[in-house]
Amino acid sequence: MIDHEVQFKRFLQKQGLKLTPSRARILEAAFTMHEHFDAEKLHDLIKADNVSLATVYRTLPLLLEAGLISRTVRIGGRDRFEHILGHPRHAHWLCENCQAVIETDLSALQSAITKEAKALKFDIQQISLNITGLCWKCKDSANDSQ
Amino acid sequence: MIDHEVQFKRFLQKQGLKLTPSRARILEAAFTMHEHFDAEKLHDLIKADNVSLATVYRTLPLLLEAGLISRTVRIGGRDRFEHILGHPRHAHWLCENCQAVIETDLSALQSAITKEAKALKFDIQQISLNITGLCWKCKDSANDSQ
DNA sequence: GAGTTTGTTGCAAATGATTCTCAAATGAAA
DNA sequence: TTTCATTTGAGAATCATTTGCAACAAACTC
Ligand SMILES: [Mn+2]
Ligand SMILES: [Mn+2]
Ligand SMILES: [Zn+2]
Ligand SMILES: [Zn+2]
Repeated sequence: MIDHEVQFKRFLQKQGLKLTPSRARILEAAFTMHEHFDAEKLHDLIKADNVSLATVYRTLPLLLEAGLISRTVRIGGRDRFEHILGHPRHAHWLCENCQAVIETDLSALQSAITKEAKALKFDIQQISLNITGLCWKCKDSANDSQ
Repeated sequence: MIDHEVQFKRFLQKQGLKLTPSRARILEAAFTMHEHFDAEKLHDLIKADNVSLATVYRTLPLLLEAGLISRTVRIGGRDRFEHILGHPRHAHWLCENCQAVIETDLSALQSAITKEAKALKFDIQQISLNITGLCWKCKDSANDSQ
């Protein structure tokens, strides 16, 4: 069994839940995908295996709680996610114009955040640093059209 | 005319739009409110003046673009906002359990972010640092119930 | 000023992501 | 095998947000 599957099973058992075929398939798909994904995109990948979209929506919160995926950016009214295990934390820069998503390292900020968390006695589950604006391409074309 | 009204008017004119009574009323309400608000909460405040919820929804993106408000945390499927002018940037810590929102200073991180933006040639509109987890109250009660 | 263009608004209807209902299926345990 | 809680697919329901539209209004044009 793969690393993330072990972790998910352990999490589920702790809650009295089972690692069912559907849940295993959803987990696998989430880790197959190496880009951001939303519920529907993930479902597209596995609907051939008779896994319903409802179950995808039911499983996503479990994966979040288990710390296996994180919510990244909300685009077009849809929540997007990415898998975490083995990926360092990063910030998301979202271009309002072309909707490009750029990722940068977060480790520089992490220590400052952890320190603050200690002071607040806050138990961190997810850190999300999102910066919106215009990417260099769109900033330039904005200048051109003026 | 108040500071934020001048700024909004200037922004609108630049886009060939007008500072109408409805828009002015919405802006005013956004700056009257000294907590986070969602579209409906803002509308409650001004519906007596015959401003429709649709117009609130139409105006919110304008205020965002004008840099007068920012999107903060999404709770219960609703987007929340806060006014910006005169308020220093801050991070939002959201308790998953009691949904409390704690705010902390962001200025320590700001310089690191600005520096990164320069490197990326990214034109920043909004910075949003959201941290989810358990506040100290809920962390404690989780221990109790075990 | 009358007519024209362009942006605005309230209202009601539409949209669409997410959640819920429910009856059938599954599965661990006894 | 019987039991009993959990899970699931399918479809219906929910509900924040968006949109179409007809009436308005201010700004121009002549
Ligand atoms: Mn990412
Ligand atoms: Mn705030
Ligand atoms: Zn761009
Ligand atoms: Zn709490």
